[in-house]
Amino acid sequence: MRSTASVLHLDLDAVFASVEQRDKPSLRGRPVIVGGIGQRGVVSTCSYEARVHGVRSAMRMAEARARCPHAAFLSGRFDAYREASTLVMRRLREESPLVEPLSLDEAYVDLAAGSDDDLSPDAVLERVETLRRDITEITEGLTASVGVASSKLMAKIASELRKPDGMFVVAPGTELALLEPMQVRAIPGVGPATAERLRRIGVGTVGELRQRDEDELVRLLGSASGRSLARLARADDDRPVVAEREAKSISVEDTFPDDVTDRARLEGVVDTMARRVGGRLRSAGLSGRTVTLKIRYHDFETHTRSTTLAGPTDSPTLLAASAQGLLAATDLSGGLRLVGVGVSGLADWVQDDLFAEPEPDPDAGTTDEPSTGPEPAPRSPDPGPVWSPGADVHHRHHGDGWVWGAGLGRVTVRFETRLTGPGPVHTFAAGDDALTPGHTGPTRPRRPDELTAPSAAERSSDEGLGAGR
DNA sequence: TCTGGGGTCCTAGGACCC
DNA sequence: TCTGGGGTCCTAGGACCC
Repeated sequence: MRSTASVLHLDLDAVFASVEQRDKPSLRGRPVIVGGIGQRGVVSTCSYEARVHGVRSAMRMAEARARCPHAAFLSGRFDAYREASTLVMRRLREESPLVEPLSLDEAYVDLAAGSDDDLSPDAVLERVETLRRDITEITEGLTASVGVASSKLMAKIASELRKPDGMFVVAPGTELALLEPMQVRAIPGVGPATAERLRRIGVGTVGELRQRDEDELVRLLGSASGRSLARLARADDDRPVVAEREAKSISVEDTFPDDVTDRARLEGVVDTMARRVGGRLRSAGLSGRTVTLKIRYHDFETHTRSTTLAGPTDSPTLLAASAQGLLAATDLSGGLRLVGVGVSGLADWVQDDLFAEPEPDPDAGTTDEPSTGPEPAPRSPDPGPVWSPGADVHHRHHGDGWVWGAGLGRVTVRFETRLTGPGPVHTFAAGDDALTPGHTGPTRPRRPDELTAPSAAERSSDEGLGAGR
């Protein structure tokens, strides 16, 4: 916690709905609800006119329709929202070089970063007034709520208190008095589950929370949450504003209008999703190691399965093959309402020496990628991998070792390779027990029986590359 | 009429290593 | 020689946020 109110939190008011009202004058003054329009849709954002009728974010669309039948229901134009967001973030960066966007409509700004500006309450107040006016002007009508305080916690709470279209500068020294009577849910990070646990031990307000010692909260909520909550209840928050936060995962998911049991159809969906994730990785210049398949059954029970590859990849084909392998091991009885594909373990480099393009396409003709088919590799000097039609595993010579891309599910994998330089062509076929996803080895490709039982000497020499894990 | 999609962070258990 | 302790990686799930 600082001695000056120099952490600013800005929140654009109901951006999605506001952009729609701005662009379509007929919607002004009317309830506008943006979200999933289908049977299983939920409300993403709604205008304040709709909130009067009890419509809320994350509410089922059917319920929103029942509460507010005369509203305009829209599915959203994300490019327009992003454009508005970009203008706002640009304006915030004029305020300070240290801007931390949290989403399209929210950001922290460190007013104390690298400037010798006047941070007295009066000066800050004036600055924020100008900022809010400018934002409305450059976005042609959007409004923002702003809180400024000595910490992220208090700045966020302050902007929340003055929504919509307001501002609040919390004078340093008054934080505890402001916090004391509030419900614990006002603290960002305290959701329904945590609030219920606290309620059961007789804690409803932040003041009551502050009476409890840290050890008790740690026992109740775990180490990280307990410790952080004990501090936040005392307005003790020194989290810095961080400008550049790197993405940790990229994912795509979809809820079907009706539950799906047809495996072939799911395979098609998963393939498309994995390729879309790969495309997003690629355009972001990223690659990832862990592929996750997410499924949700008809009864909303949700599971994830993941596999970690030997090295990061951005290859749509490899991602699709990995996700497909995970799907193959999944029970579909009862039907799925959702599937999703994600990648984590992101690196900002691409291991193209391992998985270089062009790639053969095992699903030639059924995908959106141009199919070149397996290319016969030149014999020397380094022929690279040779693919068999239908291969589910790929590998490349890398340094002193061989890296296997993926060994998947119950399918029989068939692959062939040539050793570097002139030499015989080795062809192998193997079942799933012969290869594990991401298998790495420092030696030549081995026959299936060798792969399943590497010698002790081999195992120890494999250490550096993590073979056989 | 049951409950979106894109994320982040945390926890816990098991494998494995030293 | 019946049993350790720490650290890391991986997988799965849960809470939470906008």
